[in-house]
Amino acid sequence: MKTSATNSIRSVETELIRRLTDGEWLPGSLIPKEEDLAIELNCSRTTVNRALQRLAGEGLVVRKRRSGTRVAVAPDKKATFQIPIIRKEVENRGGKYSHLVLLTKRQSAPLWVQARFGERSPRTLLHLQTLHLSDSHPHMFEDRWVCTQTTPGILEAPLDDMSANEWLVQKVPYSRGEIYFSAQRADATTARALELSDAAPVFRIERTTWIEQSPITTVRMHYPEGYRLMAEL
Amino acid sequence: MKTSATNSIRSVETELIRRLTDGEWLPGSLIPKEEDLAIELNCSRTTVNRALQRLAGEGLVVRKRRSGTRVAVAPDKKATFQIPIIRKEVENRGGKYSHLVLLTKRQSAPLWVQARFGERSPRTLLHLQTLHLSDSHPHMFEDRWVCTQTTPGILEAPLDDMSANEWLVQKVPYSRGEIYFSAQRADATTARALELSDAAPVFRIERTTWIEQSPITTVRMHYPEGYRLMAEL
DNA sequence: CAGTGGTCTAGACCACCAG
DNA sequence: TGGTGGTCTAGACCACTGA
Repeated sequence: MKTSATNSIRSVETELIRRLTDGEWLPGSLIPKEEDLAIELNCSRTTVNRALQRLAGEGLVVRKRRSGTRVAVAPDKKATFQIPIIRKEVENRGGKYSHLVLLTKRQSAPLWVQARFGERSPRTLLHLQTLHLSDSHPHMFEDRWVCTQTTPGILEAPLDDMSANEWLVQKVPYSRGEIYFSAQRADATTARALELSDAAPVFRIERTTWIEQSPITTVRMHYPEGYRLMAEL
Repeated sequence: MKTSATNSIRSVETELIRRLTDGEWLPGSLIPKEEDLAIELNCSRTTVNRALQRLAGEGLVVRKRRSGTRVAVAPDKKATFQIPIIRKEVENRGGKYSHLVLLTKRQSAPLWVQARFGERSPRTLLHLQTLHLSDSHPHMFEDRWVCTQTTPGILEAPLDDMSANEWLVQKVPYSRGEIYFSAQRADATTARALELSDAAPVFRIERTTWIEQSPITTVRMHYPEGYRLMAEL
């Protein structure tokens, strides 16, 4: 099964995936060691190594020193999706983006926000409510709480020109975060903003971000029924 | 700024991330070329190359031939989450898992299924409806369509013992897929299965998977209000 | 068309861990 | 303790693309 043409990581990877999907190598079984594959596929061990590391990263194989590489039994599949700036989300769907700041106020954190941030939660936060529009129709309503300590400059930022969503994405260099998806009944504020009837189903994304151990912001984003978020396996 | 100790991809990556997050390299600016970094960091160009490729994969930098590597302006962050087997999902939340097969029937594909599968959609599919329970309470209702061509054995599988969800995950070695999340009003069937009132909000996950170009299965999973799906940035 | 990243190679040594 | 994957290196050539 030598390949006659030139080899590369991609083609090696493709060939290995073929063997995995064709059932040539069964789940749980040991596959040949890197050195042998390199000889068989007519390339260097480094190339095989990089291909196998990719496959391991995707969860298709499990690698262990000394004992070799095995086909993963029940691969834990991971899905990924992009976190877009809302403006881009609207524009990608062909709409004209605009937004309205409905509330800007320094307030003490409600319980749910404190719970999200944990021990490190500051007492006083900036509370923002923003309606994002597509062609002047409600697209999404966001209820956001921002820690002013970790976001210097936000109090002076022209949030009417650039939404807090976009401002934060551009200013905060790196962070970790948690996201929760759920279906909810719209509360009164959300229903009014999105021009829905009370208790209409809304799609909620809750996102909380930190930089190192310090909380940055937590936000509840509400989309009307009909909105779909796409991810890939 | 030479590092005195031995270097490795990890430490190179760490140092580069430090420069990015400390603002030493500002968004949009050009960073030194691989060769120079290799000299400065006292390692080979290959090592720098691999570290930079990882950072590019994470979206922290943008690389182009000839023009060099730049700090990403507004990093498109990716979120990831695991796709669990429903049984494990229930058990992880401390419930006792069981399931009920409500429907098993070969049927012709409705329009929405054909739309999902595209041109390659077979005419006749296996239609399954399954209710997943946690401690005998409804947890999730799934409406699934399976291509029997690409899933040999499913017609004989004891789906009362092992749900189609679990059976497919274990049997299908590798696949790509699309997932859509949305909030919906429960239809009559879903409402009855989940013991909800009509038009109650439900969280819907639609998942379609293929192996290479051939469709495997498409499924609509419905969770009652209150269910939250977690992902990480 | 020249400079930059993309990739490959052969060889080497190290780290881990099952036999 | 030996076999396997993990990683590093120096050098080479290729592919793309902006000046």
